[in-house]
Amino acid sequence: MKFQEIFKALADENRLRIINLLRQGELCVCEIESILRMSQSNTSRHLNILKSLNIIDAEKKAQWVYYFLNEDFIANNKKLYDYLFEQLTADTYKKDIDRLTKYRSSTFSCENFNEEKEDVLSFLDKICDDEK
Amino acid sequence: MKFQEIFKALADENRLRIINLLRQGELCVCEIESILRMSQSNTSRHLNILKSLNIIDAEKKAQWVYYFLNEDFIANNKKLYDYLFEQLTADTYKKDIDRLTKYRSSTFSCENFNEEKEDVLSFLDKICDDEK
DNA sequence: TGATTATATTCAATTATACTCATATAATAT
DNA sequence: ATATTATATGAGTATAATTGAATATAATCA
Repeated sequence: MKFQEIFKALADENRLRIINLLRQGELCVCEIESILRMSQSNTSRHLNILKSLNIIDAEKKAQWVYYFLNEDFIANNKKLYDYLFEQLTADTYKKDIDRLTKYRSSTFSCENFNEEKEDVLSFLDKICDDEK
Repeated sequence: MKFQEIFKALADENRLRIINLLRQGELCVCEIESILRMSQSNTSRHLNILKSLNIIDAEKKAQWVYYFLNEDFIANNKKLYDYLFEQLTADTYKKDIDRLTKYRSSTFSCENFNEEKEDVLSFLDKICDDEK
């Protein structure tokens, strides 16, 4: 009853926001956490749920864990995947992508996450306000 | 956030079983109830959830309410619909279709549901045992 | 080694969901 | 009109899902 579990996994906004982000490429936990403004434990939890269903996969590099969409999942669930991204049009998802884009064009990275976290957050928040 | 609600609706086995049945054509509540061996109130509630999302629609004929897949939903969510029916291959769903087929080839109908309910149930149970 | 940091996990509280039993509503039939 | 029947809904309960806070684990760095 695997596909039923997949529907359940996709029936949560936070997980959809994560998937939406990862479509733009891999991200580590602390990046997702900042861009989506979710707590660390909650981010980790949702990533684990998606990973346990093989919707996403992870790779550890030094102390960071990078998550990315699982190509096999996409290939094996093409219709669902296409449908999903047709549907991810709500403001929330667009705004998240804006934050990701700004983050990527900045000089921030996860190298100094602990020290800079507040700076990253206020940077991203400010950017999003500017755009309105 | 409509499609998220749709995923939630599809993340439940009883609702998937209902959708699976309705693919073969309209059915009234008491028929679904017998074929799936679900309680009356539970059946009604799940139908209501699907109907509130326009996944299915209903038409009242005399005292019976007939439910059927909503053609607009199928048209507007073609990829999801195709994906869904590709996935409905588990034993449970096949067995449900068997029960529906046997019911349809019988002389039972919902006309005398109240009197015949036990007969319908044991008829369908027996048939399914025969097939093993 | 010991301190720091990124991520995962446990615990407890809250909220949402599914279910049953009982009752309400709406339609038919006598 | 009254009784009967099909379906819907309300109340209560059990189970599951989501979350934050605190803690554990694993990797790096000094």
